Amino acid sequence: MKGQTNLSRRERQIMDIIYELKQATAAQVLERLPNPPSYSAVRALLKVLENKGHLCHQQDGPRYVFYPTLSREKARQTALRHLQKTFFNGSTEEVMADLLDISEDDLSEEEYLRLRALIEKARKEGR
Amino acid sequence: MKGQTNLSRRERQIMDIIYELKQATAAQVLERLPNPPSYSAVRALLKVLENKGHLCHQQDGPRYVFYPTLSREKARQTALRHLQKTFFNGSTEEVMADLLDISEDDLSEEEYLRLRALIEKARKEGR
DNA sequence: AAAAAGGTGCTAAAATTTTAACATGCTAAA
DNA sequence: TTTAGCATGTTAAAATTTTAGCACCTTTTT
Repeated sequence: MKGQTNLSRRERQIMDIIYELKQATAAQVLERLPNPPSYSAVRALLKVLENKGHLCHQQDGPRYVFYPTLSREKARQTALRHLQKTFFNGSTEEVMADLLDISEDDLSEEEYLRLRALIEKARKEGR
Repeated sequence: MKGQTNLSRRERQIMDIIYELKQATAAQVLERLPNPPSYSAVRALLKVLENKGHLCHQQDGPRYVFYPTLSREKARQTALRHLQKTFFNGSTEEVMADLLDISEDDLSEEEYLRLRALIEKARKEGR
């Protein structure tokens, strides 16, 4: 029911990790947590997040594998919108300029082609 | 010294508000805070953020105007990188696809032109 | 079969975060 | 000038967050 702005610091860190990995066990989360607390603490947090409805788990042999309740697609749209609003005056162009800026060195000629294609596709669909 | 992942819930909410507004008074922050606490509480938080080095203030007549220590440009690059890593497998294309998706309805023909131009510009500079 | 390894659940203490209350100073209006 | 309004600083209580410890269960190894 509540958005990601209502997550505590640790809760947010954990959700980020799980979204990045798509799914994770307590041990995997612990590995990536900055200033990692005890294993036990991580499990407690995971349970809290599950109770709040942000995570669910499936049993995989002896251990639990946690994954987000809200689909990655929904979550990332929301996150991107929030970023756009917070840091980019809601502007699509400004986001794209920065995106290209931070990606520049990694992009091949083919990738530029694909990026252009994405714009064309959106342009057609947008009409 | 520490990144935004170390901010508490309220601290993060406040930083977001101030980044969006570019600068803000305690009253402005209070107005936009979800489940707003007392005015006094907001001021205490602002002082904490200032002590931690995330904000500074200038006096504007009787009141303080707070603004971020880290430039908006740096902050937003960091935030965008983090988003890309967390939700988009680090992929530029995936971010762009979603960005176009959430913007689609608002984009005019001219804006598509400018978006294409941004790509060309990056392509040239990237070589 | 017993022991070790590695998992979970629960609980309560510790630490941090969040909050309101109160004291103080400055400015503007009565 | 005196009062009301609005700002800040400081402090300590309240609430939440974060943590570790212990008990227990299951699997694997010896």
